[in-house]
Amino acid sequence: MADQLTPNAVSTVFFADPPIDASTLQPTLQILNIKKIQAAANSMDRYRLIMSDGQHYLQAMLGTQLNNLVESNALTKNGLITLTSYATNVVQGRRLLIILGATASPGPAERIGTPVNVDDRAAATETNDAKPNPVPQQQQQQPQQAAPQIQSARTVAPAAARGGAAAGRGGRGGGRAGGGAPSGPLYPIEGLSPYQNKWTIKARVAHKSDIKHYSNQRGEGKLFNVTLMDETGEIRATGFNEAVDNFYETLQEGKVYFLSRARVNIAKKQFSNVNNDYEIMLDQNTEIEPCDDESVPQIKYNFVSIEGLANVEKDQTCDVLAVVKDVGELGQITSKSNGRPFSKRDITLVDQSQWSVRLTLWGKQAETFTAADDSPVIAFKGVKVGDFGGRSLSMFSSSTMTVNPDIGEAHSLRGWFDAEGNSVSYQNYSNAGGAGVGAAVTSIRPEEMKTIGQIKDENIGMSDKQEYFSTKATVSFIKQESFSYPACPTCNKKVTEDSDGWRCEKCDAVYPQPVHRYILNLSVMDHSGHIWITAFNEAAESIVGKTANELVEMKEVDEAQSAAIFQLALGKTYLFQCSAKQDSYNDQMRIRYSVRRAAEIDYKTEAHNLIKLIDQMQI
DNA sequence: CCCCCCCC
Repeated sequence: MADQLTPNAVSTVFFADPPIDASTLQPTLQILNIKKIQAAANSMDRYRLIMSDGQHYLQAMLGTQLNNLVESNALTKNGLITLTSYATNVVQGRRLLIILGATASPGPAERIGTPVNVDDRAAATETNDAKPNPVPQQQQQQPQQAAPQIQSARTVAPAAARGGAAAGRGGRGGGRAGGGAPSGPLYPIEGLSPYQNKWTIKARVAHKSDIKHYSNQRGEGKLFNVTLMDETGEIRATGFNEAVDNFYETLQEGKVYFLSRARVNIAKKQFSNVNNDYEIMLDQNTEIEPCDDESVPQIKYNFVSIEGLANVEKDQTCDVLAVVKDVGELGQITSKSNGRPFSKRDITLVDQSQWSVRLTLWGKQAETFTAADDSPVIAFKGVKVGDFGGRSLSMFSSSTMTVNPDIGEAHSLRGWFDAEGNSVSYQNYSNAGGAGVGAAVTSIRPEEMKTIGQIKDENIGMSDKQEYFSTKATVSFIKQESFSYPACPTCNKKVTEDSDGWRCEKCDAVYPQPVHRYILNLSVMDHSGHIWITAFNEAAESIVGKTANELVEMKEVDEAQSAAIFQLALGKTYLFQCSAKQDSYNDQMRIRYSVRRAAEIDYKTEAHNLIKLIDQMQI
């Protein structure tokens, strides 16, 4: 078993000077331990691995992009790992390995050999957290002292990237004769921490904010933020005052830069959606140089379909690729929190899920958004999911909006929309407000649709709490004997007639006339069976086509006429949105089905849904 | 050193 491990790999990687990377050695090691690092709010989990070559062990941080290897149990204690991409950093005077790429393979049941810690200094601080008290490290990292020891952390991915980096940095150096000390080795963003001050990152500006002016007790100022990204992660950088003057124009969204000599601080996670425990502060020493190398990754999207927004929690952020179907008017609202006015504009987005959703733009973006006629495809990154009317979207200041992005999904969405999306009728998250996803019949999710046979077979309503379902069914019978009750005009409770008029116990009032409200019992059926359901006032009105008041009066005057009205209501098919609940009746448990809404079938939408169901069938 | 992300 021991021969599966790469001999001496741990000390080779740990002590190599200059550092080596996966182009030199791709060691296979045994995992002795995997520990989840307590994640700060809003940040991803991190994993620390202890890995052995049979003689020595060392610890390493797993890049968050590899978290799934742990979470899927591909990497396990005693299992084997082959490092295909990695970098080393010095943190707190210790060499730390960051794993950027790895493959897993099964290992023995037991630890191989009796490996010892590769580094005594590491052993002495073994129990420390990965984020130690910064004070001693600051001391350890005195430039003169630390400079010779700082180990170059290289991103090891494409060779072209390294070549480009070297060329770019060489060029920068040449342009700065006598312009200060070298700014340190190229680091992956993931390797940045407050405990190093000599580093350079090569990163793409994923997002640049507007310049913000502020004024508080400390005085006035201005600032801007950028979100920087490379293949290992993202980080937010902020510049205040003179840094705005120095760098705001230089940094262009989408472009790649070398950045060095900036401070790295602990991020205040509650104020940022950027996935990093740290953030960069640009100051007067900061050096930023453009880089022509395009190998740093483009902004990565993780698109959620509009239909899929139903499964995204409120207040989460997500990425959406959609066609702008409609652009609303520019509006003005007043913030409840600070009384300040804000411009807003709602736009309607659609995609191939054949759902539509509203997205709100704010401020300048709302004022300048003019893509009205040509239904552009827009990629949104980091938009906030709200639950207004079921689901809604809202831009954060950190959200990005890229019109007609040059990515495959965008081209295929464009093609689909021009060919057929134009004429599709979209299911919309209803604007009814507050009732939640699926409140309106137009926004029933396919999984809520049941045949009557399914409602019975699946015992919908047999659980303790109320359940909801929707069904497409036809009215086959309506009970005419008692279809309504006399209700209080104020509170809708049942009223009783006495010598003074109609008395409401709840309101302790007497009214000359009640308002009749429906409790309509009807039998509905489809190909799989029939059930009795109860429709209350509004739903019943839409089925009968008359108010209960009208029908009560009609029945008193001419029962044949009211019977004819009921007759007309038979044989019609609706999309019923129902609730089901247990109920005891004469000591017998039964399920009562109530109609929350009955909507006429929109055959166009219905046809699309059926096609979708057919597509899902495994033939 | 900002830090609001708003309204129906």
